Amino acid sequence: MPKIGIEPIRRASLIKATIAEIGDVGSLEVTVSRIAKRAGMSSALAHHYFGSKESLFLSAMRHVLTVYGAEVRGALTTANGPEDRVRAIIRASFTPANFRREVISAWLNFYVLAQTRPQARRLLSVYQRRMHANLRHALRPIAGGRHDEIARSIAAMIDGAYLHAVLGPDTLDGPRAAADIDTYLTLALKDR
Amino acid sequence: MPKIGIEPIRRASLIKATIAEIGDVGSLEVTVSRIAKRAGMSSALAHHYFGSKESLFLSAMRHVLTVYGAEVRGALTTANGPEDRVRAIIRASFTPANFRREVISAWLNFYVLAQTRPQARRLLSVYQRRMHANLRHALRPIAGGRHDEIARSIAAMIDGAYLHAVLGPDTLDGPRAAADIDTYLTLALKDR
DNA sequence: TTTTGTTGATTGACGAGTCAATAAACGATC
DNA sequence: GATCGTTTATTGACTCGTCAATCAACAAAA
Repeated sequence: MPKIGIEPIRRASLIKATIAEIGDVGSLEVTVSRIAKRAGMSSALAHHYFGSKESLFLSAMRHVLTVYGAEVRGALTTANGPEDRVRAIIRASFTPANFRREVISAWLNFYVLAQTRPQARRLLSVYQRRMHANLRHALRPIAGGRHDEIARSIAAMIDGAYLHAVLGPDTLDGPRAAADIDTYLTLALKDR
Repeated sequence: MPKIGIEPIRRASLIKATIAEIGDVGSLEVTVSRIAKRAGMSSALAHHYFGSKESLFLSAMRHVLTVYGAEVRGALTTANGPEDRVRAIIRASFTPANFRREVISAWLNFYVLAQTRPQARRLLSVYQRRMHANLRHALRPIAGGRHDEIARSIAAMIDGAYLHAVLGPDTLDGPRAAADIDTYLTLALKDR
């Protein structure tokens, strides 16, 4: 039965199943068994590849972060000028690949974990720093000294929009959230 | 040992201990035993008063919400005019009583729970609706038709600021977060 | 003696992680 | 091109710990 060179495929299935399962259950109280079953294998195999539940989840988040990072980089390369760069970052945050219920649910649980687990916290810090650096860098030439405050505000609005997306009454509305943030940016830049 | 009329005191201690314990552990993986020990009693007594762990946590969140609601109402009564009412709501969100690590941690976990537990979701909806109604009502006379968008943006910024507070690199800075949101409001109203 | 408060001990369930065993492919050697 | 040891893949069964919830029993008020 064993097929060789299957490791990367297994890992990918497990990561995908982890996100999906967290989306269903809504918390980290998912069992390794269920994740493994969903990915079509035994829980022992999941442990074989990832060592522990936490490490599996961290790998899943690393994957989410990678996808997100790629999306941001992609959007940045096609942007003209600083302002457009900021809008590109905003846009990338609401792309269908990132702005999905299961993924947002994973984010939420990642935040919870980051409160106490150093590994999760480190990973989150890397992401936060990169996001902040991107925003600041794009804003510096156009924000007249207020780049820091504006970067903070945009970051807060993005995170807030994510929260409202999973928990708000209405169905997820990425475009509208992005539009609200765009409007804020226009306002912030107009005010000189 | 039993003292009569002690029920409300026990309940209050348990609620307080629940928040504190969640602040320490960072997640809902707190045990009833630890909460009870912290409150100076056996876990059986905690079950006696609250029935279940989930119900204990929901009561704790109801308490947090009550305190917050009172703070908002208090701030609103001393406000002059619509714009000041909006600022009062913002201010109330960053009051020392609400903007504390343990309380924010409880909020975060409450969000997680609200994804799947109807009771938690209902409770959250009540809070969200009230917040939105307050903001809209204060904004309508001054926002020139953009009250809905501005209310959404402020709500998102508040939630985002909460997230960053527990997880950001710097220590909690309520006043600065409030100031950023205030600045946004000024901008949004100036642009008419 | 009924109500209220209180606990230690117990139950019952569940789940992470380990392990021994099995099997297929690989590759080296004759 | 058969033989054999090595690596990789795979699982069922098991261990071990944890914890929510229950219960029987006890203590003090009223």
